[in-house]
Amino acid sequence: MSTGSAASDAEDYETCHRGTAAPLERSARKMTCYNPSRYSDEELDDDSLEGRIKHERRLSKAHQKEARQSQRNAANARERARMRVLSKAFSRLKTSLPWVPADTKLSKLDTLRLASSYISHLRQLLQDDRFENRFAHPVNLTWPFMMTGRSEDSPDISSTVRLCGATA
DNA sequence: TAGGCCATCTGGTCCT
DNA sequence: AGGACCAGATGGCCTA
Repeated sequence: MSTGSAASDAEDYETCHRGTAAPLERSARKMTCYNPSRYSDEELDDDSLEGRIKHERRLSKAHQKEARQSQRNAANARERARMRVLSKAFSRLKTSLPWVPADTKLSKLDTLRLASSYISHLRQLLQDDRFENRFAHPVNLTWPFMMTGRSEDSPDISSTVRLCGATA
């Protein structure tokens, strides 16, 4: 279930669960379904209404169950999409790490650790640079994730680059 | 075969 | 109410 497309996974899941649950539901219906031919006329007068009510209650419960299940399936699909975005972000983070060959297998945890150490390294470089030439660094990093570029080419403060927030 | 990693499902919680 | 986010559980795949 872990491989293959998300859509086919969802289909696999649905067919799998229908396959196991359906026989049980069928047998349950067989046990409890309202059957008027089993009752005498007298009993029918009293029970047919009650039976019909019970039957409709069962139907509406079944519909509720179906609705819940379809909501759950939709939530699962959203969750899969969300996790795909997360994985893509990890992949992008990995490719932005220098001295890590593109074909290197890196776990998410390793990616985070390397990225963290790389950031520390860059911060150290910035600090050293600041001490050396006493000029403000042209790159100004601000929270949240905004980079304001100040260079000869684009002195305009409006040239703001958003570093994140775009879906993958 | 055990352990690590990953994708997915699921129920709970928070937010809009 | 519905969606986003989160953490735990589960099962599959891969490697030492």
